[in-house]
Amino acid sequence: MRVVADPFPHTLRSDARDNRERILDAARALFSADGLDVPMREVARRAGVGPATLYRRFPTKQMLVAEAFADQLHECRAIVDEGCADPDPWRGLCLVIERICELHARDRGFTQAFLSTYPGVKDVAAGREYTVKAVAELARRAKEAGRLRSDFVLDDLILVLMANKGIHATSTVGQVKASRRFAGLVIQAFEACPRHAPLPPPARLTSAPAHDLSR
Amino acid sequence: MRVVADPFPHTLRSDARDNRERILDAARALFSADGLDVPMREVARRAGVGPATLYRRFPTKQMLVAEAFADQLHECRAIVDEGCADPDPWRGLCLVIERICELHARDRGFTQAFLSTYPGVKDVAAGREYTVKAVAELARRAKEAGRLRSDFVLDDLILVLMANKGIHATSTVGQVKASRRFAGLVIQAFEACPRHAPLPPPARLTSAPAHDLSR
DNA sequence: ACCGTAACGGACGCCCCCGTCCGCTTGGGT
DNA sequence: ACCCAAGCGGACGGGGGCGTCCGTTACGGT
Repeated sequence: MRVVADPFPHTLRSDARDNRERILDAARALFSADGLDVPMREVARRAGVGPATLYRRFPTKQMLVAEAFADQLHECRAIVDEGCADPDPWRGLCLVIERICELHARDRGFTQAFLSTYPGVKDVAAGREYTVKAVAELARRAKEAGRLRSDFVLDDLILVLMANKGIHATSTVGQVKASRRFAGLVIQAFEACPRHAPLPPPARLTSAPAHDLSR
Repeated sequence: MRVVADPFPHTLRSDARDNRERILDAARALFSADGLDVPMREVARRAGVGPATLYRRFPTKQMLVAEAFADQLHECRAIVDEGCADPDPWRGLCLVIERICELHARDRGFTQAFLSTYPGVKDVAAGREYTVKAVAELARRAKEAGRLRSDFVLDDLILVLMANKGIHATSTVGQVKASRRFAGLVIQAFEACPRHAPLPPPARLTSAPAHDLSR
């Protein structure tokens, strides 16, 4: 098995480049709708190519996943950047939570990829690192402004992401609606409020053996 | 394939009854730890019986699941009953949320069974019905007492349960800690508070007729 | 102690997924 | 127009889960 993804898509023959795109389109569609557990062959079928072609271009599922979710990863960064740019850090944080939840609600596969530390998908891992770091800073500012409860920890955000992943509806629109409601609830739980009793102790989730948080 | 579960375990021969118990023990252990996706053969292996014996006693996975989770279902009812018996409906509701979340955190398989409407597992379905109805009444009283926010909907509880299912940690203790933290957050989001902004619209998650809490 | 039968479990055939090989097709440079 | 290598996809062997059949074992009533 080749272990390095084809680094030069532009040197491919025209038909090969076409197929590569069709494969990525199929992968995006299937991963988004059904999650990452879709068989490779299903992707190939949908793309209208043979299994060998798929494996030639993307020797491992991880490579296909990484490539397929480049867009979402970019969008993810954009959301975080936008949130960080907001002069009101609390409003920025709320926006990030809402948008990220919606992003994950729309795209089942991305959630799995984002949370799973799919071994070897360094792009996704790096994207998550970036996101986490940026949000940490945002949270710090929101706390300083007195809008975010002081006993909030970053792991709570992971908690929320994982929880959001657990929400399933029959349709995408239902899913988004549910996620939106959920995000609304969570945000109000995060908001500093004198009436709030202290929370149970925070849970450590990030130090996990990094293999699979997704299932 | 036989379609009816052996209704007379007490008429079984002694060795068969033993095996039946060993199968159920194995199923409980595996389902709790790893969820319902454990292969039937794995259960058989763990129970120290052949696959045929397992299938003879439990022709379908649903039957095995239903039987294996009878305990948890009972505990579930007990929790709900205890919550309903509390003179303070809000405290009762909090207790139910906390305990149910913990129950589900300890037992992965039960969560799946409880939420999945595993086709044909009528016992579990009935248990869920009972739970939902009882909690609905509890929520109505908590709202009346002014402690539960007025825009709370029963589907929010399903939402929370599904969300709780999404939370995963590497160890059972970590899992329970995380769920506890999560339940704490959720409860504070549910509590009536003048500072709270209205939530996004509720999401319809159950196909069942909407139990009307509005009154 | 004996024997009929309930109960057992190894082995089978089926299906689906995986990753690879190899003979055929086709793009694109000359 | 020709050619050949890049590219293709059908087909293969391996592995694992599924549900069932049937020859063997051992319970328990007499």
